Amino acid sequence: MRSRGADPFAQTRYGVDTNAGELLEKYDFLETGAKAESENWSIAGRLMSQRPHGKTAFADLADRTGKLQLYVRRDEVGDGKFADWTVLDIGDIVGVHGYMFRSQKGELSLHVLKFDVLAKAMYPLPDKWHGLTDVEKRYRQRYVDLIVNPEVRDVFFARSKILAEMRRFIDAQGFYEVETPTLLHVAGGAAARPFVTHVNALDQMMQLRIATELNLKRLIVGGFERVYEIGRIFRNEGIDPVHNPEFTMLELYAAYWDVNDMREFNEALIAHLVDVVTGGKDELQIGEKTLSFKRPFKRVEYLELLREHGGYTREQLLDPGGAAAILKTLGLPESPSHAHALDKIFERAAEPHLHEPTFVTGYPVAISPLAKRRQDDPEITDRYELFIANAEISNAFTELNDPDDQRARFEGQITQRSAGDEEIPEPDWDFVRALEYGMPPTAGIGIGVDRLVMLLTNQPSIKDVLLFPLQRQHG
RNA sequence: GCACCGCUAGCUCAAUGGUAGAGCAGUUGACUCUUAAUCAAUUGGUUGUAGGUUCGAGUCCUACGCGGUGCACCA
Repeated sequence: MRSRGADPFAQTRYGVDTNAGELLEKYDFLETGAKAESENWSIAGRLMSQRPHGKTAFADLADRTGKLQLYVRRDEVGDGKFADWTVLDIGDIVGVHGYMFRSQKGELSLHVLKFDVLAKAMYPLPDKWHGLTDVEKRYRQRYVDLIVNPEVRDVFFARSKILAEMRRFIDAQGFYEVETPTLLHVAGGAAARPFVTHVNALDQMMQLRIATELNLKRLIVGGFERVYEIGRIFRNEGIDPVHNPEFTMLELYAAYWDVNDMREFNEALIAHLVDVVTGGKDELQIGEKTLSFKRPFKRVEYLELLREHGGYTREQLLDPGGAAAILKTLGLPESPSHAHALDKIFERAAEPHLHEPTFVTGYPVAISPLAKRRQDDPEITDRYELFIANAEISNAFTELNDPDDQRARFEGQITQRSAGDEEIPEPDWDFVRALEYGMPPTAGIGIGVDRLVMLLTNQPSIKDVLLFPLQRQHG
């Protein structure tokens, strides 16, 4: 094009007054062969295919709302402009102006009277029939994936809508959204290995957060009462279809609620999102199975679940030695801590059975260092996890607000940490001090947003709900 | 980190150890309602990288790189 004396990047704007989706809807009434010549429209998008036909040409234009067929005639745009049109490549960005009609084969199309080249594509697009299927290239060059695979784009549009709907639902109940630091001196609030970095200005090592929990509870102490953060969390661990080193978590805290209030809220939120995503249904298609989200969801006590699947008793499980013995019978490797052992046992024995949405309630204190004990059963906390399709979707509990108990549990963690469990964080003593100023009774919840989006969009891999999933650097 | 599988043209894929190919895209030409447009012609390659075996390697062997899947770890 430049060799013909034209600059394909000269245009700085294009006056678009509609889009493909709107036009298709608006002119659906046109009968085959009918024209709506009195109304002209301008739209812009990417050229997805060309079907030149001598002195006329058909083409497909794609914008964010869909695809519209274009029809260009030499006798209307002029010889020179028609020649310009025929040298356009698939992938070029064009703006077109014309009127709607329905072609003789019955497709609603735009009859182009004028057009402008807005940007040139230097690379050809992947095979129009097979598309881009190379998984690696799809992730590394997501922009190409998004151009060629509309269903991929739809997943991310859906993710955007799900996030917006979550915020709307939460905001409607008077919660404040906040942003707390990603760089922390001590990354706490969860069991995970942190990323470590260095801050030049302070000449200090810092860690990327592994949870937002402790800072959000500081805000509860500070009087926020209802607060949440939807933020990026970093855990320096494996990459697989359900794990990415950085992921998005919703954490939400409500003063004066207990775990039961939170369960109600959680159930309502999930049911609402399913309703929105499915357009009014209460079930989701997950792979080959259909999952019902009719309220109330199933509920089962943690200890009962493990007695049912495996026959393990409370005494065995709550005793570190007993839990270690169970691990052995399951053929699992020795765990560095009681907490770790319980997680492994649960994962192996119970998780495969948790297909329908199920609240598992009453987790042992040993694996719940930040949750409040039950008044009538101090070895068990008022905590639940929600499982859907064998995956943990949320984790919630009545927050521990007794600073002495919190200090004691942190001290216990120091022992576990020195015993070799690298995922146990260093205690955050300022958090204990915050509790000493008085934290109201509070319930909190964490929801893995990526996994929830996977569920709601029926995607089997976390990489398919992350626009730019982490990939190894190419050599 | 371990195991298995994959890597060939821009894309999707072929090729018993014996001259590296097809379709699409690209380029040139024909065509005034096509839609995977059609028809004719045509360009396109360090077969992931580096070694090795062999008269001869896309093919067999070794190492490495990247990806996928599974396992381990984690949510």
